[in-house]
Amino acid sequence: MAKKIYISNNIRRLRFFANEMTQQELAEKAGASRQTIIAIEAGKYSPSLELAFRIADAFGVKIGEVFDYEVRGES
Amino acid sequence: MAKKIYISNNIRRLRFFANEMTQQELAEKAGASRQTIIAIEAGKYSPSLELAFRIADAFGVKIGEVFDYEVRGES
DNA sequence: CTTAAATGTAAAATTCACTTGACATTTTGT
DNA sequence: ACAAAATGTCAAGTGAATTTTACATTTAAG
Repeated sequence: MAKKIYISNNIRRLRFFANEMTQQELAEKAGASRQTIIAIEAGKYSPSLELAFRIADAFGVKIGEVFDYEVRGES
Repeated sequence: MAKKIYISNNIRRLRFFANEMTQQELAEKAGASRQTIIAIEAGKYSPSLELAFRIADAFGVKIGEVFDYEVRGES
């Protein structure tokens, strides 16, 4: 049984607490395009592990503080 | 300046401590193919964030206990 | 030694993260 | 109201992660 996972993120919140860091700024700090940040923040898709680490690094927090996951459906 | 990241993992160790869990078993628990596990464990590429979470979940640990990252080169 | 299980490697195909570019909408400041 | 900045959306293209299949090598057990 596939054990599907749902990933959510706190990017909006973290940007807010980081002195309202702009998506553009975050994109530059994390080394990604602005569109990528928008899509991830909006939950359209989840990033690669590498980009996830770079985003966490941009905020100076651990990866678990940026992304949460939830397991639904079980064996 | 690009801020490159290097990702490493503890999958071998975790499999060992998890009663020598087989790559096949881990693949099934994490919902991935055996080859994917082999490639990730060997560091050939890093997984998606989703698979990273599923692997951590298979071991019952946090994602940071499976994958480490290191920042090299800086501004 | 022989067999089976576990691990590794390689190639082709598919999916999806990510980029670039361009334009639309919303928000903020003056 | 106007301009500028921030945010959002769409589409096409590239590249990397993942799968499938198939075979080779190593390890463990009888």
